[in-house]
Amino acid sequence: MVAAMPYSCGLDAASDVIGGKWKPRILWALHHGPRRFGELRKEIPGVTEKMLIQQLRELESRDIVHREVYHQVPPKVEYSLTTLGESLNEALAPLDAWGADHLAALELTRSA
Amino acid sequence: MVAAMPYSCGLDAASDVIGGKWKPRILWALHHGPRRFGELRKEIPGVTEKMLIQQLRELESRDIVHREVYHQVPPKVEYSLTTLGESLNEALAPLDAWGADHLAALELTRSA
DNA sequence: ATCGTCACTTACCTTTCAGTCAGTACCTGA
DNA sequence: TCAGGTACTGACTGAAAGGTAAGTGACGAT
Repeated sequence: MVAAMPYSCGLDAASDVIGGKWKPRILWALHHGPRRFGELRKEIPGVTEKMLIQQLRELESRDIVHREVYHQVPPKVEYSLTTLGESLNEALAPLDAWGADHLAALELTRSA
Repeated sequence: MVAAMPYSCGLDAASDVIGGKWKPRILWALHHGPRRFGELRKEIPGVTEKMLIQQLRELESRDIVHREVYHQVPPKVEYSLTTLGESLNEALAPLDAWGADHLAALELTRSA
C-alpha cells in the first residue's frame, strides 16, 4: 500500500469530498434548508437507509453537513449544510448548470 | 436490474461524465493544450497506461476529448479538448478553486 | 538480427462501493 | 400487549472500479 498522497489539485480534493453515488444528491437536497433523516430518504429516490447514513456521516466528518439531534420521542435528527457545505454547493452550481445545458447530448452518449 | 433512469439533475449527468479516478486529472492536463499519450502519462503521476487509455476512450465517446492519429512511425496520437470539453472545464473551475481554498481543512479530515 | 520507441491490448487479481436484509432501542397510541 | 414510527447498526454478498504485468505491431537505428 502507498502512503496517502497530498491532493494534487483542488479538483482532486473536491472530488474526494463529493465522491460516491449519493453525496451530490444529498447536498442538493439540503440546499433548500435543513432536513430530517426520514425526509432525505423520501426526497432522494432509490437511496437505502444504510447508504444515506453512511454518506451523511462522511459528509459530517468533513464538516460539510451539521447533525443536530433533538432528544424527543420519537427521535428527531436534523441535517443541514455548514458554511463550508454552502460554499461547496455554490462551487457545484456551475457544474450542475453545465450538466443541465448538455443533458440531451449526454443522454445520447450514455453507456458506450 | 432497473432500466436506466434519466439523469435526475445536471449534477447527476456531470458526475457521470467526470466520474472515475482519473478523468478530472486528464481534463486538467488537457486544459493547457493538446497532449500526446506519452505526455499525459508523464504529467499525471500514478496513472497506468491501461487506466489512461480507458478513461480517454470514455471521454472520447462522450465527445469531451478529441483523438487525432498521425500515421507516422513511431505512431503519434494527440488528445485535445472538444468545445464541449472546454465548457466542462470551465464549469469545473469553481470546484477546483473551492478545493484549493479549503485544501488545508480537507487534508485534516481525510480518511475518517 | 536485435533493440528501442510509441501507443496500445489482454488476462488476471485485489480493493472498494453499494445493495439486501435483519436487528436494536425508545416511546406512543389502539 | 402489540403494531408502528424514528433513527440507526451490522453481517453478508455481488458488482464495479482499479491495479499489475506482460505482450503486440510497425519501423528505424545500430
